Amino acid sequence: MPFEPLSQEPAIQRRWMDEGAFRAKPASELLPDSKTFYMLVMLPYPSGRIHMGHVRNYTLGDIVARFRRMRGFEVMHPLGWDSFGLPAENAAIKHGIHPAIWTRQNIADMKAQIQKMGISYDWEREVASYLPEYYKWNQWFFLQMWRRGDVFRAERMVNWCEALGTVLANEQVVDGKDERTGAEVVQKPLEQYFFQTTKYADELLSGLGQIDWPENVKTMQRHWIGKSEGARLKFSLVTGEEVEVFTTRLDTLFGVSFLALSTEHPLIEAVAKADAGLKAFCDEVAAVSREERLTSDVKLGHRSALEAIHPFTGAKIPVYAANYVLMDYGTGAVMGVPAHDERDGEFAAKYGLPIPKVIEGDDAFEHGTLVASGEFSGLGSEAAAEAMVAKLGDRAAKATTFKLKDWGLSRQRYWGTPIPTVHCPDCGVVPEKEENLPIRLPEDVAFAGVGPSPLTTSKSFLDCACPACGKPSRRETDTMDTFVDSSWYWMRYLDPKNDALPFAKAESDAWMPVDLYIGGIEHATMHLIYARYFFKVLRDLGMASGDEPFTKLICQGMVLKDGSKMSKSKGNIVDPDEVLADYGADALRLFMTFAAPIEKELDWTGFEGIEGATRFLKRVSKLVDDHAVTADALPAKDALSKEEKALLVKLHQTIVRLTGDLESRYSFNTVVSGLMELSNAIGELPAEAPHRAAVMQHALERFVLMLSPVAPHAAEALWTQLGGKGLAMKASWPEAEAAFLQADEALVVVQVNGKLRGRITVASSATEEERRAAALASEEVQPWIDGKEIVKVVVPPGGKLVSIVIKG
RNA sequence: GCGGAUAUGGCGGAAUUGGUAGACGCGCUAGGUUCAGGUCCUAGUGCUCGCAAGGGCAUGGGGGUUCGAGUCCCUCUAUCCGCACCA
Repeated sequence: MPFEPLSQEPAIQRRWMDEGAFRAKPASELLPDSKTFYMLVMLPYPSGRIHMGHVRNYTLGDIVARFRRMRGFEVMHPLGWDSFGLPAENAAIKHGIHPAIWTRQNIADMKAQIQKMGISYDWEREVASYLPEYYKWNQWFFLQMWRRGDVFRAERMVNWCEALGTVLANEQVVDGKDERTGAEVVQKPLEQYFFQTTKYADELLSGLGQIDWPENVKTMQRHWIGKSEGARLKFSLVTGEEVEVFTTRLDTLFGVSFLALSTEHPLIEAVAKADAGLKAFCDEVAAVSREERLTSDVKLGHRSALEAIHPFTGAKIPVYAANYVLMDYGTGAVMGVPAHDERDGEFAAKYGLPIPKVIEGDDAFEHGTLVASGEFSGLGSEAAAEAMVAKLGDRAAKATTFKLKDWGLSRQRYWGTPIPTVHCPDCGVVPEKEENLPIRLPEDVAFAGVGPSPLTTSKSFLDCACPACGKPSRRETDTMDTFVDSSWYWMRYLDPKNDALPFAKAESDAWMPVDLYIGGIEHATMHLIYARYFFKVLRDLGMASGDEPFTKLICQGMVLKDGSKMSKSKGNIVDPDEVLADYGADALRLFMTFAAPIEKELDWTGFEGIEGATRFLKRVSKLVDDHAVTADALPAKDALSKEEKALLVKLHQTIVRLTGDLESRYSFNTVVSGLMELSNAIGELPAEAPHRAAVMQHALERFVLMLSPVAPHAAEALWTQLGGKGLAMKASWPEAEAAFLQADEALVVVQVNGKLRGRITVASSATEEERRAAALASEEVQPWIDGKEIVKVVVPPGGKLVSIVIKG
């Protein structure tokens, strides 16, 4: 059968579908001894077109899913749509199309494209977060969390565009202006809803120890959570008020020469009312854009009229407003110790403040011995901090802070999950009743691109009764951050049609935790922290068992074109759909798998690579075409010719290697090179080999099955051609046979003083002593050791090498 | 500024535990088949000295440990990614 992927692939895909080959079993159908494997990929945003990053992600996930099925696992491999968010609303503003229609169409288009790739998803489990059947449960979780006290309301800054009367997302703000209209954007406080993620900060940190994630991702999360231990300390102001600081270096207290407060600190805001200079400084800091604040290293401050009193010396300390102090970390106030903190030092030098040295040691910024610190002089840093906390009494206490912030989930947008609360004139903010869920998004809205959220224009949505007292009330118009949708979606896959609960515990117990999660490195902190947080909440609600949702994580590298990211603006996009139309799914899958290790960037330099993949598939087809299918059994090993034995040794060694690559190493590019090496070896079996048909049958059957996870369509066709029963994808993964794992002869490499000087062949059974003797007797080696004094001969375990050390 | 990573032929990469560096593929060269071309087949392809046999050098640079280093340690350089100045 000639290799014609474009006509063959759709027929094979239909066969898989007709046989329900991708269906995952519900808990009720699993046997007590069933081995399960949950293969999860990050669900796509339905932008309308798939891109090469999707192709890479889904191909790699599919290889694992298909391999695990062949290894006898029950496999869960679903896909869904992260379908709320900004682009749909932008399309509504720009093209006047309703976000729901735009989204539905995009999902249909992308699904068709993904299905052409032959990915083995159980489409019966497909979910889409924009549907009320899904977002109802976001609301339901919100109510459970409200009841547990995990939801609170507080003010936080938002990007406010006065000209539009709209809140903007960070990505809509470029250089401090609205990206679309160029209108000015300022920071403005707004009351919002929060999930109390910080409640789990310690557990989110310690849990990293029990999961098999890449070290760099774990490190990033550790830094993101950012636990630091120190002390809180209250300074009294001359005016009688108090200001609390957090410090990790209480031992440096005698070195304080100023206090630095955030420009948003209440004390600063209060004195700024009567201090025009200070007010101007604070406004200036607030106007600096996010990017600028990030990359700039300039420390700016403004002295306020406030003065603090040193708790031990009684000295008066100036209080500054400073741009490098953040209101949402610690207490929003820092004690400035210029001699022993780099930033404080820079600040003090700039504003001419004293720099008293109070620690003696190798490194000014590390622990040491206290000097010029009154009764604490002579103590070590740690002992001094303890002693100071004790002496300060209720003015100080040991404390721990985290960088991790609570999760602000309010969005002033239409296309998201409505937050299920009501504003009652009497009762205030009241949660909806569970039986009223879902609170649906209304249809009667206008998408103008200006003014407040479109939800505020829907009368049918706004008017409601207070769930507590029944009075006419106003419905909440904030919607949820879409990270809420993506923080539990993998559990909904397990029970997608359940209308009584988000999912049944029996299903989560049967399938969770996810065995392997593959997705982009860009989600290393945000999504993967939210997801871990949400799972812990689900556990505490009694809905799931275990502490961590994803046992193993792999982060794939980006797909680039000529060294830079593929993007519409650069016009360097290679459309997977066009590649599929020209070369077929198997060639694209093979190339994407082969071109680079999974965690590295993959540069799409041209079509040569995918043409190479097509050539390989053609050669493989030809091997099967040229072979006379036989039912003859493989003869005993001793009856085989040397070449036949060599091929079978290569075959069975490859089985061992590829099994390890797919099962434990997750090294996919080497799976393809292993298949290529094996196909080369099969092709080199001499035409006159005595048991050619039987040996070829044995080798080709196993080769085709191992090809199946990567190039499933070709493998399916070739399997049928070889007389294989049923579907290749349902066949068992080949087992390596011990008899063929060892060749009769072994190659031994001989080194003299570390340089390669000879290669000898010995019987595989040769002992270490025999190998040593053969090496020393080897003709190739003689010129190098003749007449020299042999110092020692090393034969490392395995016996693949003999290292001779000579003098001179 | 802080944090994380990477560096191997013309290119993508392999080397799984410190043990034959460059598997496999792309590209290129030569020959053949077909012949309008692509396709397809065969051989070659790290650099360098040599007619050859064979040698020397070589995993970003320098140093170290070792019988033996792409792999471990120190140091320098370059590049990429992330970020919330984290007290």
